[in-house]
Amino acid sequence: MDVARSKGSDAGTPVACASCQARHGVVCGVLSSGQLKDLGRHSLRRKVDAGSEIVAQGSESSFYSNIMRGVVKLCKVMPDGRQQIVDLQFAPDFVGRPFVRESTLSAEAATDVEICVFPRDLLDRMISETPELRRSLHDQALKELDAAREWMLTLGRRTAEEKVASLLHLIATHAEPQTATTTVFDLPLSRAEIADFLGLTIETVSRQITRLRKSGVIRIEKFRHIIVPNMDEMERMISA
Amino acid sequence: MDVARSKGSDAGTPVACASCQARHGVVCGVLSSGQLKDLGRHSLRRKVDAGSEIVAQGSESSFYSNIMRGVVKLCKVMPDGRQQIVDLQFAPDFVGRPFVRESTLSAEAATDVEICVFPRDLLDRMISETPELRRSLHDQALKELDAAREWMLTLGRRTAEEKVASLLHLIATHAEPQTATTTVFDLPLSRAEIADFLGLTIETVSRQITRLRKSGVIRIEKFRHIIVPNMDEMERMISA
DNA sequence: ACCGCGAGTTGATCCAGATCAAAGTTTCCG
DNA sequence: CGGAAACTTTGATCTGGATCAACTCGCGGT
Repeated sequence: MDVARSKGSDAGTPVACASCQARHGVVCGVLSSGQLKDLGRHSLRRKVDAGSEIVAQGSESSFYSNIMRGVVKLCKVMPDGRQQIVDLQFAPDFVGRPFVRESTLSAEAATDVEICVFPRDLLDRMISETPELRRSLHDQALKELDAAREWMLTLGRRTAEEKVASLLHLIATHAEPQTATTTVFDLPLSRAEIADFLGLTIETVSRQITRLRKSGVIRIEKFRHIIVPNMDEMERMISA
Repeated sequence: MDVARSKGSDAGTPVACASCQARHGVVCGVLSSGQLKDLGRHSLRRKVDAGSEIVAQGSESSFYSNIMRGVVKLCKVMPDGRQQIVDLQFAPDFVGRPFVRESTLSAEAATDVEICVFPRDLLDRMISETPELRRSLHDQALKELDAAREWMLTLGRRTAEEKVASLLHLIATHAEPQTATTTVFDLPLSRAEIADFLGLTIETVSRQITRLRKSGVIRIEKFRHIIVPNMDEMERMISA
């Protein structure tokens, strides 16, 4: 589905992209004021409901976006339906692959999401002309590469219990940083999505979460709401 | 081990980096002639024996390098010894993470390797000053990101047989491109390394290779030397 | 040529996680 | 408020790949 045509719950008023600059630095923040103005005229603020696609695997999207709020999952699916989530993205990440027409993966809203959308042609041109923008995108690519490789270790060499702990740790880390040792957060993913991120089945994910709860590493209310009393304890489960 | 101190079998004469330019485009090829001259004065051609480290995980390397010949594996190891190969690199790939002091993974020569080595400080400065160089490194990062995510699908969702077929396909693709449907190549990895790349055990890798041989998808002479009579057949094993 | 050792294969058995099956919750919508 | 569908948990059983254990092959060194 093309996001420019997606019907968000509040698709009424486009908001100029200038607001990105105030809140985030990744894309809009690095533009010069003239360029920002150019982009602002062409960009739109969009809401995307949880579960709808922003970019489809194998499709040609004419838009890039910048995540303002919410969580986006990047997915690869095989012809027979097996699928693997390959990354989670949070504000203020950039979604899309500059200069490449066809996406090899899909980007889907895991939670309700707000994005800032802008036309591909325009941004491609701006990237070529703006070293700071290129540097910024290069930085994000390297960050994603590190995350991907860390996750490869998780997928290839960790046990089911360690995998689930790794996921909770990842989410907890990206939820607003907590000051205390206790961390509280909402899971942006269903059990099925967690399974697809960890290379497990739903049932195994559920059982391991139960195990973590019974062993006191986490507390749970309402399936999606998690409390980690002691983050160090969970980190210890992951490394060795 | 610091590569500048590594004792290659032919560590005698440093060779100016200009030769990189003739053969490859990734790093040296994008430099202006003045910059190339600067770099050339500081760079060294090195041979690294199979099995020795180019950059150690957690270490601080003061050098970057450019692969001229051979295969380099990027590894992550856990405190308890479990390990995962997260990428294979071939000529003319760039090895190292610009602007980052400490490496989160190790780079090790899988085969005998020839690299072109240059000081970190100098290259960092050149990247900042040369948009083409930045673009080039950005491109490689994106290429590696795609490869990493494709491999995540392999690690998370493919069976042992599909994993082994994926690996053979990957190697075959990077061996010099063949014109015929028949592909012949040498494995740059031992069974143990293949296992660490695929998240399997040595025994399972061995059994699956035997299975592929018995089913006629591949032929084998001398353990490391593989013949794929029909590449399409192997690609079919991987996708669905 | 022979020896010794690391690399690879093969077989037997085990077990972590998958699969199959059935409740129990939650959410959402009329 | 009720009822259905989607999501989650839990239980029973099965199995792909791990583990344990020989054995064989090929290579380098003397």
